[in-house]
This record gives sequence, C-alpha cells and structure tokens, in this order.
Amino acid sequence: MSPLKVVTPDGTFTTGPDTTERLLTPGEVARIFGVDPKTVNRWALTGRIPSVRTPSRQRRYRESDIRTLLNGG
Amino acid sequence: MSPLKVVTPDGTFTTGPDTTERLLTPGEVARIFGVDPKTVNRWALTGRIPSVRTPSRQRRYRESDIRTLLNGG
DNA sequence: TCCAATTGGGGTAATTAGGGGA
DNA sequence: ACTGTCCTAATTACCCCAATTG
Repeated sequence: MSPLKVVTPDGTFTTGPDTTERLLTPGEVARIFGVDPKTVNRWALTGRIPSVRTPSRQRRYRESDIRTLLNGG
Repeated sequence: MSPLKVVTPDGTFTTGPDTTERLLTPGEVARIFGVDPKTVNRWALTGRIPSVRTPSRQRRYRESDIRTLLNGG
C-alpha cells in the first residue's frame, strides 16, 4: 500500500495522509511511556497527543506522533 | 538513533519505540535505592540517571539504567 | 454466539514537579 | 555538595461498570 495522492486544480500531485502508518492502541502507548492507559486518553482529551477515532469512538495514536513526543516533542 | 520496537496487540513486534523494557516511576526508583523520590528527581536533573519524559513532563526511568547503576555503573 | 482482554467515562486517593529553606 | 522536609498545583493510578475489540 502507498500513501494517498491528491490531484490539485492545476494538475500537480501532492501527498496525502500516510494511511500505511501503524496506529497504536492506548495500551501500547501507555507501555511506551510507563503510564496507565487512561492517562494516555487524558493526554488526547487535553490536546497533548493527536488522536484518531474509530467509528465507535475509541482512540488510536499515530506512531509518528508518539515518536515525536519521545524526542521531546 | 537506536532501533526501537513496539508490541502489537497480537504479541508480535514491529519497528517503533522500545517497549520491551519496563519503565520505573520515581517512587519505585526511590524505594530501590532507599532515598526520597525528590533525590531521584535531582539525580535526573544533574545527569546522573537518564530519564524518559511523559508529555506532561513527569519522569520515568529505564529498568536497565537502574540495574547498571546498582552494579556500580 | 460466546469469550477474554481492552477501552471509555466518572469519581476519588495517591503520586509527582517545582520552588524554597533546613 | 548532598539530602530530607514542607508546600501547592498539576498529574496520575485505581476503583467501578458498560461497551468494544478480536
């Protein structure tokens, strides 16, 4: 699978969101930072981590966002 | 940058942050060394112990780093 | 459908960061 | 130089139960 491409009005191409990137569950992110999964969700609620929502309102986190935070975000 | 791993829900590993090792809280490290958590905090500030920061700026400590120090690191 | 594990949301007790001073 | 204690504000852990996941 490859990243999405978008055709602009002038005919050029631009890359879209990379849908191949793995999404991490709250539990996985929690183990990475050594905190409770509920804490990870609180980070999402307070805007400290961008989150993706499943159709049933559960949260998933982009690996690149987590990596950025680990590097001092 | 060091190779990192992520534990997926089905137990497999994939490229990402290393979660194979447990992170210890300041209180846990303090009990190990028999000191006040505040002292552990200062060890991190003065660079005596490497620390991982949560998005909320709390500190967590890698078990391997603690073991190294216990062995005279 | 059943089942075990995870997640979300609410509420409360415990822990942590940071500054200051002994 | 190093540590323990006091203080407040912020953050987190643990409890419940219902819903979702795989």
